[in-house]
Amino acid sequence: MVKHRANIKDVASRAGVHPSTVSRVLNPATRSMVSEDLAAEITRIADELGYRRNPLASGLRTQKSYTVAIVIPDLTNPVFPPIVRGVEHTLDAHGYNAILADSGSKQRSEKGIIENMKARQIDGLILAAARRKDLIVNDCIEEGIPLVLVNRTVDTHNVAAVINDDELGIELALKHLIELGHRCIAYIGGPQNTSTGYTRYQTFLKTSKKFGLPVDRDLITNAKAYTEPAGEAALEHIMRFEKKFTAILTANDLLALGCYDAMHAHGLNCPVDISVTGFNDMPYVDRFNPPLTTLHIPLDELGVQAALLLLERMQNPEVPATQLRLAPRMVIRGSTTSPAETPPPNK
Amino acid sequence: MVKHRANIKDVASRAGVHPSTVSRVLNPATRSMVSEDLAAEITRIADELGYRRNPLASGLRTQKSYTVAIVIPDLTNPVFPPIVRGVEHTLDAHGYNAILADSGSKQRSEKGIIENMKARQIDGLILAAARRKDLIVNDCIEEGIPLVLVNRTVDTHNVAAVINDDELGIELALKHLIELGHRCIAYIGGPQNTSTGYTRYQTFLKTSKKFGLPVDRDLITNAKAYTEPAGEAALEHIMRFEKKFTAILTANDLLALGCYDAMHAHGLNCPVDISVTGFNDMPYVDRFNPPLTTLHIPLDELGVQAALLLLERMQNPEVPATQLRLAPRMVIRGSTTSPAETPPPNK
DNA sequence: TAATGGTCTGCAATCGTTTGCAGAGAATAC
DNA sequence: GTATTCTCTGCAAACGATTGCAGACCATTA
Repeated sequence: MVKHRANIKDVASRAGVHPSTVSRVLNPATRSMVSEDLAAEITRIADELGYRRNPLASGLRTQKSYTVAIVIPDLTNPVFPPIVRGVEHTLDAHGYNAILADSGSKQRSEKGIIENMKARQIDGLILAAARRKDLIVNDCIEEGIPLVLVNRTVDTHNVAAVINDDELGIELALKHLIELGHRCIAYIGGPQNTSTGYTRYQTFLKTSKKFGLPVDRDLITNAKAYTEPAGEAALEHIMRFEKKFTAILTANDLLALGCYDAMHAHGLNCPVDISVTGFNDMPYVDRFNPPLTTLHIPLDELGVQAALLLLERMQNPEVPATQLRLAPRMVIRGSTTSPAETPPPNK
Repeated sequence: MVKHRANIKDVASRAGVHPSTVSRVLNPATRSMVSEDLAAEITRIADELGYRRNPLASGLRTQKSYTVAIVIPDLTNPVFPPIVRGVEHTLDAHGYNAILADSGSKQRSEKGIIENMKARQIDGLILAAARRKDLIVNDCIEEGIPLVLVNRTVDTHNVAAVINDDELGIELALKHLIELGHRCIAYIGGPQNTSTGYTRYQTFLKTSKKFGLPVDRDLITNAKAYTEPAGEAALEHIMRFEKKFTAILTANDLLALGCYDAMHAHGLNCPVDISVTGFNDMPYVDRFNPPLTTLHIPLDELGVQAALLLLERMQNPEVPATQLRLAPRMVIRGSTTSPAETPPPNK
């Protein structure tokens, strides 16, 4: 006594018409081909039977799955959940489902992901952590899979993306530190194969000059990854030069956390000995010790906009790719203060 | 010049056999029906052409989609990402994809989620935040959709679940506080319509008695939700009775965080004035101020086991549902210490 | 009245797999 | 030598939807 889920044939026979007529009625694009009252009648019957289109069958025929993939390197990085949530909600509201693909920690190559996408007739892709030259991106373009980058972008400029205004962010952070009275500011950036790592680094150099700050290469380094250990290692590296500095501008909250670790290991206090700024304002950095001064990025909104952009591109793959840039906002907390009178920060 | 993705017919004609033969070879269960060398030859050709089975077509025929849904209430709650990641990796390794359904914050009813599942031929469901009497659970059982609960379970005992050993957890926490010398211990629990909220509460009462502690109802309350504001409100509530207590045992890290807030508002120091324990050991609680003493739950492992259990149940829906219970581990950090000599904790 | 055009609906092929059934051929039994 | 069994492969019908084409019907025009 299995309750058979109503299919298009059931609806058709109940309405005394051919399945194709039902199909046309239920598809907004072809609904006008069927006469008004018959269409109404069919809709009624479909409702009555609780008919839902079978996406597998439909997808098989039309090469569409109403499914998009969202690729992230590591869900446990607190930056991503808000983005994913924004994406998922928006897609859901438009009848799409999101399948999650964790690229980073899994062995399967990017090629494997793309293969899976194609096999599953994925309609589009949201990529949350592209590198500046990313294979997935090329693959997608070659295969004609609609693609939107979020959070990071790539060097080539013909791909849609929703990103943060990194230049504004670095400028805000630097200005904040300068206003507090800092002059010797170290910089810990991110991997140079990411757009954020690259742009933030370049902007730090440029803006330092603009503000007339001394630029000491020994106080500037780029971490190998956006992780706490990498941040810790980076600060250890800088400290080895025994140069004076009173603040560190980091390109990422996790790097800032790593700085906390290194400072702790050296018996230094933040912010008394050294001020630290982060980037991203990931959840709970306000609860850290000390609460992190950082740049707030509207992560949810990033996700929402990326989803909207993707929906648009899936409708209309031909329109030129647009890049959307959202403005960050400085959030001042306990990790920054004016430099101490007695300046030697290295012990 | 569209590069046509190789399908089963291409492989068949290249091998000079019928598509059905190819299908049999490529399906482990039927592979033995085909002679050894022909099978080998076909496999070779399939590889050569880069053939991948089309899951839509396959699913249409077999009523399987190789897709499971994972339903969580809020991805930004740090407890869930590790679970989701564990699930996703495990499923992926077995050829399944995970679609994400955020149940909590979205308007769509649970009924709507189930509808979507059925329409999409979802093979199974992992539910990360069931309430003790949950509609989705009943729906799934009625519809015969394989289901595994993770993190929380339901009152009826015939449903598969992977959960934490809450009784052990509460006992460990209580023992820890007692060993530090605490005798007057407040309890802030979770919503009673969740299995964790209910079990932890009951266990706290039972274990207090067992250890010969005085049980003062004024020091015991259950928060309305597992959130910081709810935790803060709960502690405010308890403080209104102006009873003496030197420690708070909470049923959740976020509740513990809420306690930090309330204590801060009252000028109380943790752990000097009051010790606090959490539950879950969510990411980054070790960075809080003070670092939270809490119960570590292997969240990743919870996800992995849930996925494995689901895979098993999808293979074999008839086997009786098993409940897997993972042991938590006490992680002692900075939020607990021995009670002060001068005990008045309320100011 | 016949021809033309327009509107609507049905027919049947198709998407890529899977699988019950049948048949071909070889091997074994009598 | 025929009957029986066994092993292997092909045939064709599904799964549930979509869509180009054709044809039925009605209305309009010459």
